[in-house]
Parts: sequence; C-alpha cells; structure tokens
Amino acid sequence: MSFSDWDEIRTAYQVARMGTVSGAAEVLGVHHATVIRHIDSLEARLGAKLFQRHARGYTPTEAGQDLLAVGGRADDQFSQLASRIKGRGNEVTGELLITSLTAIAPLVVPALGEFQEAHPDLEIQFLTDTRLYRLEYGEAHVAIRAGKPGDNQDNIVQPYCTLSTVLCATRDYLDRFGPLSEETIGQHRFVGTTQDNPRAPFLRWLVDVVPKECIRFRCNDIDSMSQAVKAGMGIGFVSSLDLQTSDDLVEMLPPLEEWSIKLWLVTHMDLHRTAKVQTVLRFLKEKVSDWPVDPA
Amino acid sequence: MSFSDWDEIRTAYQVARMGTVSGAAEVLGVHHATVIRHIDSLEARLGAKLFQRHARGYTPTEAGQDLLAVGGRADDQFSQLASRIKGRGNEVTGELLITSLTAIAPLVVPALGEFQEAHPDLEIQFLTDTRLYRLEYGEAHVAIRAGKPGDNQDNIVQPYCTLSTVLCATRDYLDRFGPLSEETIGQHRFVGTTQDNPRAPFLRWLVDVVPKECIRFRCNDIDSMSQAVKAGMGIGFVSSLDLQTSDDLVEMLPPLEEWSIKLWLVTHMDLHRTAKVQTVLRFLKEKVSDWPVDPA
DNA sequence: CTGTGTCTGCGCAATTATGCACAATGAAGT
DNA sequence: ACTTCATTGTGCATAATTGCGCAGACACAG
Repeated sequence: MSFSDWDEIRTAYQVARMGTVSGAAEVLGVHHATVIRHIDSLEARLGAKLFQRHARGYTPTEAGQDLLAVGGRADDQFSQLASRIKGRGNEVTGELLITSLTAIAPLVVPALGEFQEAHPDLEIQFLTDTRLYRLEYGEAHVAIRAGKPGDNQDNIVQPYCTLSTVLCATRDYLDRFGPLSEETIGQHRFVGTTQDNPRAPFLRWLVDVVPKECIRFRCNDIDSMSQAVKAGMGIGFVSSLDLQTSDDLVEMLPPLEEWSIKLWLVTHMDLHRTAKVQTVLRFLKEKVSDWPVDPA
Repeated sequence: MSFSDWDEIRTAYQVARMGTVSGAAEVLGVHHATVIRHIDSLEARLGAKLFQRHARGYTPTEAGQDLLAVGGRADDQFSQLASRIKGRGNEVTGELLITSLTAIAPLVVPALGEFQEAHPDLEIQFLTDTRLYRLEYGEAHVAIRAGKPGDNQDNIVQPYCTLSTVLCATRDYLDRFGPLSEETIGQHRFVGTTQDNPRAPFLRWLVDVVPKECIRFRCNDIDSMSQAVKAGMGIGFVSSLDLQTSDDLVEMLPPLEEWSIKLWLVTHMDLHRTAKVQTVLRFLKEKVSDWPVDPA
C-alpha cells in the first residue's frame, strides 16, 4: 500500500538533484557506498531503473526525474514542517487549553484576557467544569486544581496559592437565626455536601462538627453550595472571594487554618517544558500577588 | 537545511494516524520499541513534543497534528510515485529515443511509425546523426549500430541484421567510362573516404584494391559517399537499399561477402530489461523479415 | 598518447539500529 | 475490589546498516 523506505527516496532524490553519487553522499552526510546501496535497493523494489550509471555520475531516467519532482516537494514540506515545529517550541502561539475550578474563574478569566493581549497569536480556551479534564489526553494544557494531586507520574504539580474558605450566611439568615456558637449550633441549618467522605478539609469539618440533622440542604458541587448560601438557605462554606464580592454575606465563625484550600498548577510532563506553557505558568504566578488570596 | 530522517517522519506519521505505538508498529512492520525510539529521536531533534504519552496510546500535539497532515500528503505522493514507476516498468509509455545509421533510416522510420500506432502513449524520438549518441548518458535508449561494438561493459549488444553494400555507379558513368574490371580499374574514378585507416570492410577494400590516384572524391561520411555516387562522380559503395530504390544506379562488380555490414542492436544495460525497450527490440527484430536485408 | 583527477563499485570491519523478552502502568470489565 | 487486557518502556543479544579502504573505469588536459 504505502511506501516503505522514505530514507531511500530521500537518497535517490539527492542523487537525482546532484547528478552524482558522491555529491549526494556529501550532501546527505553519509558514505557514497551507502548511497549506491540505497539506490540499488530502491530500484530493486520498484522494479525499474531510476538512473543510468556511467563514470561521470548518475543520469536520472524518466522515473528518476519523476522522483526528483516528488522528492523535491516532500523535501520542502518536511523542511517547512521542521521549521514550524521548531519555531513553535520557542514561541507562544497556537492554542492554549487551561482549566480551573469555577471558584477562581472570576480571577483567572480577566488574567487570561490580559495574557491574550500580550500574545495575540494565542487561541485560549478556558474550561471550567465539574468533571476533570484529563491532561494526559490533551484535553487541557494547564490545570488549576485543588487538594492533593493524583499520583500520576506524568503530571508535573507545583503549588500555586491558598484559597481560604469562610463559613458564611446571609444577613437575613443572621437576623432570623442569630449568631453561631458551640451552644447554638443545634438550632442552625447548614448547607452541606452529598458526599459521605469528602476529602476537602472544610467539608470534613462539616461532617465532624455539625450534627447531621442540621444539614438541611446538600448538593454535590461546591459551586451550588455557594449559591445556596447566598440564597439564604443556611450556613455554609464559600470562598473568601465570594465573601468579598457579596455585600449580603457575613462570616458566622472566624476562619480556621484547616479550612483553606491549597491550589496547584498542574501540567502534563510532555508540555511542561514548552515555552508556551512556561510563559503562562509564570504569568499566572505573577498574577497571584494582585489577587485576594494567600500565596502558596 | 533540509530534513534528515525521513523514515522517522514516516514512523511519527503512522503513530499520529493510528494513535498508538503498537498500532503504528504493526502497520510499519517493525517492533514497537523501534517506533518509540524513532519518536524520541525525532522529538529530540525538533526540540518539541509531538505526542502526549499515556497508557492508552499517543495523542498528537499541535506539532503532531501538523506532522500528520504533512506526512499524509507525502505518503500519498510517494505511493503514487511508486505506482507510476512500477507501472511504467511494465508498460510501454513515456519517451523512446532510438538512433540508427542514416543508411537504414528509410526502413526504420516507417517501422517506428507502425510501432507508434501500436503504442499511442509512446513519444518516439528518432535520432540519426553522424555523431554517436551515447547510450550511457541517456541520449538514446536503443541504437542500431554498425561494425564491432565498443567494449563498453554497460552496453548490451545483440546481432540485428546484415546490410550488404554494393559497388555502384550511375548509368551515365557506365556509358562514359565503361565496365569495371581488374584491367580497366586504372581508368576509373572512385568515391572514397577521407579516413586513412577505415574500419568498415568495404572501405578497406577500397584502400587495398583501388589505386590512390583513382579515388577522386573523398568524404568523411558514408551518406555523402552515397550521394556522390548518385551524382555520377564515380564508382563507390552504396547500400543495397540505395541500389534498389534508385533506377539510375548499376552494379559495377558482383558483391563480395566481406563488403556486407553487420548491424547490431545496442541498449544500455540499465534499460535493457525494461518492458519498453524489450518491446521495441522484439518489434524491430520481427520487422527485419519484411526488409530487403539479410538476417543476422 | 600518457598522466591526473573524479567517480563508481565492492569486500571487510565497526557501528548502529533492530528484535525479543520482560517489567510496569493504566484502563476497562466482572 | 480484583482480574484481565492492551499498551508503553527498557536491557540485552542479534542482525542490519554503515563507513573505510582500495581497485577499476572513464573523461579531460597537456
């Protein structure tokens, strides 16, 4: 079906171009005996003579001239391909797929807008979803993840920042149910998670400290929890960002150290070294200082 | 400048196409370890990752997808090239360069016309010239040559036919000078060659038998000799074909065996095996029976 | 005609690439 | 949770490719 030895075609192409075996050998950087063997092998497989041999060199036959044309096109294509790829390795172009928690999306998106300004050739796709985009399948190039990273050896993980969560409720809720304390905890209603064994520390606190019957609304993702709290459905954890942007929320308890969420920058091993990924990583790390979060 | 390892591009192309190293290895007919090494080598040279590795296979990056496209085009081109060349080896197409003595050109040309009818895809160039077209440079594919072939190892020589030459003059000359005999030879005028040591037997006969002073007109090629004889300038050798087509010529002596010229079909070693050359050789040999010449 | 340089062609030795076996990893099905 | 399957990745022996040196042939210059 398809042709087997592309190197032999390349050799034959150079012979057709140079007109001599020795000249082709010099260009190819191999011994002239190698060139002769390639030609012989190629002609044997094609069942036709590509060159007429004489003491002054190799003269292409019709087939050889045909190969000269085809080989020339391929040579150009490959050279341009190599240039593109090599260039692309050191440039910040093409597409960049980045995914993050929805919690810090309001911070990340404007930052990426600024990054896009600095690199106009970049097509940025920002992906926020409950499901995990898999770096190893190329679904994302850079991911901002929470909690302890998976033990996937292919992913390179570095600490990014710490996002503190606070236990809040609406002012309206506070007016109706009063302040929260160890004694009054049984009279309050909470927004929790459907997970029995959550891995996030603040969710574990909910399970461990708050009586089950007090958790009146459960949802499966943190985003919905935040919205539930804002809707006045009870006391729950929202990120410190939500607290700062919403005038309606009040803290119900002083924040605990353990409630904070460590965020990590995760990249696939294969792409981590590229200039594109390195550039956006550096940019994101610089941006942290402008954000209302604690650096890692 | 140009890219070095086309085989590695081919390997990478198949990996990008198949999605897995194992699949590509099967298609390529090599071990999967070889494929991995090719990819590693190629990526190292390009300085960029072509694939993201994971347990389910190799996913092409942007560079990999670029290579997939370029490799696909090259694969098509090479396949088509191989088909063309393989086909051309078994078909009678393209161009055919054939050269012969001018002496038998009147016989060869109509035959080639017939051959052209049988193979419309063939572009035939018929070359007659005093100078020797060199087969080894591709200046001709088939040559009809006279006399003993050169000791060139690259040329394949086979006997073709025997062209007899006759010693003739015009009727007008015969009327003026009378018949030719051993006694009257001194009173005749001959058309000879400028060469002191000709290799053709009949020219040697001229040198050996005819007195120098009787050779009144000399020219350097046989064609001119024939025309000189036809012009009535003297007695000279013309081919039997000339005698048969010209009513004005008469034989001056019964033909000698040694005057006949052996003709040879000469082809270059590299092209001799091809269907095109074989076909035209077979055709030319068949045509001999229709010609007023003696078979070899 | 003889010398000189260049190119092809071939045998042998060294280097390189390849194939094989096995381990490791991850994903999907039971 | 465990098994099973397919895939990637690596050390080692083998095979294939390559490089080297020299011989032969041809063209060109003097």
